[in-house]
Amino acid sequence: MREKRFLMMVRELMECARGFERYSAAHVRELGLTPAQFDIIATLGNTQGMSCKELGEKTLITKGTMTGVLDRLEAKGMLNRHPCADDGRSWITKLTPEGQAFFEQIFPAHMHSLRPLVEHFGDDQLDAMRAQLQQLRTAFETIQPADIKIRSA
Amino acid sequence: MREKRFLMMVRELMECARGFERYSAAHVRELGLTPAQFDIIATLGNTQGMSCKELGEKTLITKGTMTGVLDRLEAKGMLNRHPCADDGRSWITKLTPEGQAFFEQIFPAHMHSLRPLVEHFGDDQLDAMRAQLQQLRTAFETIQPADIKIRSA
DNA sequence: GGAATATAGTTCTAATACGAACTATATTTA
DNA sequence: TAAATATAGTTCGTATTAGAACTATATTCC
Repeated sequence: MREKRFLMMVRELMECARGFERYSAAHVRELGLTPAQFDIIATLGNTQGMSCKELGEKTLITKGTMTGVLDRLEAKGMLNRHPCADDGRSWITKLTPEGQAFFEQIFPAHMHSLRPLVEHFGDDQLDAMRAQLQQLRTAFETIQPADIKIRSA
Repeated sequence: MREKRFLMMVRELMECARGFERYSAAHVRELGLTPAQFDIIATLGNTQGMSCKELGEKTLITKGTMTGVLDRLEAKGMLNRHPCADDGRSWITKLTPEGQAFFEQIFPAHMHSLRPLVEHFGDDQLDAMRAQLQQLRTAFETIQPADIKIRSA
């Protein structure tokens, strides 16, 4: 019964995602950040800044949530927002010097905390996993649910 | 550089989890449920009920969240809670007849909405994916972060 | 049996998560 | 160019998320 196989696989997938989140968040919390905040700082580190849209594409944070996460990081003095010269609707978010310094301090520390996990897997294994996950993601993003209601054009 | 490989794999993992969530939630929302509520109803369906603890183990919902999710489902008349005879601390949560009827109606519909996805993969592929994810999960749950502070025993 | 400890569930707080509605600016089209 | 449409970001409402503190009951250990 393929349905059951599928559900078992998805269950593992979701447990894995939760498992990594937990593993990673334990260290992130010690840094005084939430996972979302860490994600933003890690994405903006060593860059010249980017728009909300680009941040949303590079992280897993949706735009409705983005505003609040950026607000709180701005309040902490980690980043600031300037209007975008090319597009009046857009803002460029960029780490402040303090934010960049913080990034330089915590990012290696975070990688260090992940080290036991990283070293547990071989290069080939990591690539194989990624390839399978990529297939899966493509399916999730491409295939339409069976009962989607298509409005008449 | 294995670190980068690892991060790329993790990134796919998180995107996958989000992707499935989105795929599945679209249908669940049409049913008037949140994903967490659906998860609970699907878990309780065709059972004699179970404790919060067991529900937490069978779903991805942590106990602090569980109370609120169950409260809202109880308010909808989907389930109720009776004290557990064996353990005075515990409560057995069980679908009401209406809740069970609802389950019987929506669960097949949800499976139907997943069908295009299920059929996209072969049995072997699903098993292979699950095996890899299982390895990954075990690593996440077993391996300790590098900088965990062990209190002296 | 009584103290120490563990466990089940609830409550609390801060921060997401998500879709939808909304404002302002760009882009496309006729 | 004016109208129609699309996009960037914010705001809003409801629900979830995690951890931690808390209450009540079980279990363990002496």
